[in-house]
Amino acid sequence: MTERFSIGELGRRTGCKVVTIRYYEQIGLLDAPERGEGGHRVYERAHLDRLSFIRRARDLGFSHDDIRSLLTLSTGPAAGPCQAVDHVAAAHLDAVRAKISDLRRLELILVSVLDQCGRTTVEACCVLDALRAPSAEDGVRPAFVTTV
Amino acid sequence: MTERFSIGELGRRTGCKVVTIRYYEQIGLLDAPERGEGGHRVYERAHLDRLSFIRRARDLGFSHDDIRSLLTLSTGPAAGPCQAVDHVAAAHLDAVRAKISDLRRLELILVSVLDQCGRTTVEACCVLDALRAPSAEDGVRPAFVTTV
DNA sequence: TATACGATCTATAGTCCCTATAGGTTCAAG
DNA sequence: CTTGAACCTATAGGGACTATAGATCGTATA
Repeated sequence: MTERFSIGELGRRTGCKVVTIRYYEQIGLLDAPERGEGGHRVYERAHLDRLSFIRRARDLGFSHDDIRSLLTLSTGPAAGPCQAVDHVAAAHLDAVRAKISDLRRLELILVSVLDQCGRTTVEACCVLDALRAPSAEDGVRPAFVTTV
Repeated sequence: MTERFSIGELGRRTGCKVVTIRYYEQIGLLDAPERGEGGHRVYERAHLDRLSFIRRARDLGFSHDDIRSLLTLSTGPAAGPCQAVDHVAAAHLDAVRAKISDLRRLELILVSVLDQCGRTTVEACCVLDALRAPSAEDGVRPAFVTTV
């Protein structure tokens, strides 16, 4: 009695959008399943497990490349060492921490700028001042933040 | 004696890559400059100021849309109120703070997972465990982090 | 003056991780 | 049998760039 689900059901069980599942298949993160008579995808337990893994890893911010490594490692020799896994996770943790400290610096600057600026004019606006000339906190040149 | 610079010089003075300057022109963030005889871009003081503004705003994590607003506001009536500017900055600060708290949650989870996992096997790896089944911190389903 | 080399030009595609749209087909309930 | 939800493919978009290719320009040196 093998369980078999449609793409919609798989999506519901993993909290993953249908389009995203198809996208994961397209980029080779999730195996292409068999097709039913009408051409609809028919998934099995293994797909559910793998997609759950992928989703949890994404929730933790791992990139697709990281996830590929983790999946390969997780299906490798069960008795083998897990150093490589730890390494991926540790590198990710470093990246998370770096991002946090970047954002904290940003937060401080924004707070200090906003604090000074109480309903003044455009001419005297502290926020705009901070952008018009090198900021008070000199040497602020992060060059890292792409999206917030 | 109007100052005039090449794109390379402008890049050097603003810490902005040449390709990025051309890109900003393409998306209408920076005005297209005049061209010299050979077709090379010739920039003036106003471009330098505007690009500096843009770069500082990017360093602070403002989006292109935010920057467009800020630029419009900064060139508006000098005696007008700067509430709108403050509003953009305050909204951005909120976004930065939200991102920080997201990342901190991630950090905690990664730390706790990595702490438990001392050179074990793939089979017993805590990191992989956290991905294979719902994590110890139950209800972890951020659905927010895209890039770190 | 010839030449070499760096700086510039345009146009296009790729990155990351999806999301959205259009237009068609299949499935399941009533 | 009909309706409507779910499914299918293919393609384009988004944000903020980055990379590549192939051509032209400008300038310093021999």
